[in-house]
Amino acid sequence: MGRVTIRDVAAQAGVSLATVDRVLNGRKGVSETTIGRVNKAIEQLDFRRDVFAASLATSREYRFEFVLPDVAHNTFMTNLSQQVQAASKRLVDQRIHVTETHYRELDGADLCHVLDGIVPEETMGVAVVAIDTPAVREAIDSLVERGVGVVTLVSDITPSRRLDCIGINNVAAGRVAASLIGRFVAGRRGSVAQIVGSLMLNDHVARRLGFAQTMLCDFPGLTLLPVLEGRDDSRVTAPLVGELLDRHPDLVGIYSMGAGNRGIIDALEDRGRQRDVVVIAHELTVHSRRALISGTFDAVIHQEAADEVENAVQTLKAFSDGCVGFVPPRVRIDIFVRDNLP
Amino acid sequence: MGRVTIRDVAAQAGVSLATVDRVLNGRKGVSETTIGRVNKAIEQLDFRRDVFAASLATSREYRFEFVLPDVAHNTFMTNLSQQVQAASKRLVDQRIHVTETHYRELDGADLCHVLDGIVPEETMGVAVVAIDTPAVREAIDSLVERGVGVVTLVSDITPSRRLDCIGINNVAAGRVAASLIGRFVAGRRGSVAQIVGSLMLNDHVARRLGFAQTMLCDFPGLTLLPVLEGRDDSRVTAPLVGELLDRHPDLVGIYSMGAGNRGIIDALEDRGRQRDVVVIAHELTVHSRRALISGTFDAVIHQEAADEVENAVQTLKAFSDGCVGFVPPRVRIDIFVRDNLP
DNA sequence: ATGAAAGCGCTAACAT
DNA sequence: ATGTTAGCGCTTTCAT
Repeated sequence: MGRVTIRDVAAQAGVSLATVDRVLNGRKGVSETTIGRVNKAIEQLDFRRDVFAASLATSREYRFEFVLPDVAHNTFMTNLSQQVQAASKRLVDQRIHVTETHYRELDGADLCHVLDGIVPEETMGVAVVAIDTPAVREAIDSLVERGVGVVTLVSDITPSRRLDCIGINNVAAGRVAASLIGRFVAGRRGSVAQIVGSLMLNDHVARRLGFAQTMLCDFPGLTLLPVLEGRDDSRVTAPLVGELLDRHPDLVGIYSMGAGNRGIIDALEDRGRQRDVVVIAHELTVHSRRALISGTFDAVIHQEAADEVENAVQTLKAFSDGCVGFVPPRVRIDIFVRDNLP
Repeated sequence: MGRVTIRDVAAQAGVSLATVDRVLNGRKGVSETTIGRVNKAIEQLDFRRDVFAASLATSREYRFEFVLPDVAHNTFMTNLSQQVQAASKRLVDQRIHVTETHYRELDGADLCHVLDGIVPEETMGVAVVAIDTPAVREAIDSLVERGVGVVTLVSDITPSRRLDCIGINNVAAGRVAASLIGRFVAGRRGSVAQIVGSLMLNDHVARRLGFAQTMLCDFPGLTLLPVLEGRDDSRVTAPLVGELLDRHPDLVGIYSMGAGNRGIIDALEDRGRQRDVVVIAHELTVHSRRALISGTFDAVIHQEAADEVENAVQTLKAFSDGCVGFVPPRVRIDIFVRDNLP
């Protein structure tokens, strides 16, 4: 008694292998009655197709493209890019070919140009770190129109016809940040700064939303300062935070929703304010890690780039395979304090 | 130009398919010189074996056993058991057969009995939620001696010859708990309670260690109360916490390291103390979730049972396949507050 | 020590 | 609408 194969099913149903295969893969050209008989045999024998044999027989090659911003100075994005390359290596022997293209940071026109250049004959799926402009949405929808599967990565663009967004729940992340800052200030009153990279990035906008909600609702003793845009760049965030500290002696908290952590750390430490300002930032990098250990940062909210790349690939593969009900695992919000650094 | 196969390698090296296979799988009976030639051909052609074809040809079936405590009243363990069953279903068509056996909770002799009853002919690997007694360690080592791969799950037993422990870093978890309680009490002074399930469970002991370290080091204003054993049972924890609250009016924090959360919640709410005591517990369940939302719990430290089952299976599979360098992904410490509940 | 050949279970092109 | 057959790339006897 070995494995139940389509041979057994064919015999039981009194049909040929090809017919079983047709039923199994929902191909047309089989009469209703035979479909019924085959399905009954499958049921009776508890047949389950051998995925290895199926993959071998099909010899299908998958081609996916990751479209990321070209940002050498952004440690998170650099890591994301490295994870794509690592996945690319790892997946070749599963016949999945992953390539990577870059667009100029925060440049919607360039992103559109890249997306428009993707040809369905070569690329079956695209994962894109989206910036939210109407033209980009249009480019994504047109790609979907041409039969390419698209997922947004890290930052979503909605409404659009992408299959899914692979990233954390940024509203929840913002709420957590508010909650932690609110409790960490230990009853002190004062003002709290909010720094995003750009309001064109939906993930930052969502964080800001959750943050403001919880702050206003649960911590009336704290005053929210207007949102600052740091362009995900330390050279911008450093003077921004410097000025912030000078102008607001009552500052008790900073929520940094984008990149440019180095600038924030430098500004705080230059002015010796790292102890009395509670700081929560995003993404664990060498810089934020050091800041956590030194106490300049109080918590870091993190998303694991490797998981996101993996989930994106699986989602695109499921789409290529024609799976309809595929739901990728939720990307988890990691919270790091000094005590649980990996 | 298709895929490079062992055919190509064989041609290039001037040998037969069988010889290439021998070299590829490190089987004996090949002269050094041919091994060299084959490896050179592999190198030159950048050959990589097709995992699907290999799996199909070997038709290998894996048999693993999960050994868990028999605890209907412990929501986390119940969930773990459900995850094992889910994995079992999911993995059959990868030819991985997972079964589950139970031992009487906290009963080392019974666990030994179960472990001793495992036969290497039927079971290639075992994942066990270990309780730390010399006899259990002995039983694990004897299993390893007989060629069965063993991983500990959730709670480790060391030193032992298990391949790995699949679970979170419990010392770090304890440190995080201390850090959060220390900051959440917002400068208040008072005493802090520590409740474990049993000191026979190494995960609880490790949490306690990390907790005490950070507490003593970073929060001298808080006094640690002696460790209480709640036997992972609400019927035990409820009166324990009730008495605790009555005896220590200055109680500002509770760290619950084991199960029995329901008892803790009930005791706190019965006495109306849920607001002024900071409580951190482990494992997100229906009960702890409700307590987070109502504010009775301030944070929950969580380990994802589904991930642990998955990692355990992969580790055992890698062992069965003779992979030496396999390192399972680290199981992450999830931290939940009211704002990031999934 | 090496080679030839028969599968593993499924798919797909080609017949009927 | 259904059947026949030749692979997919690797493993594994059984010869030599």
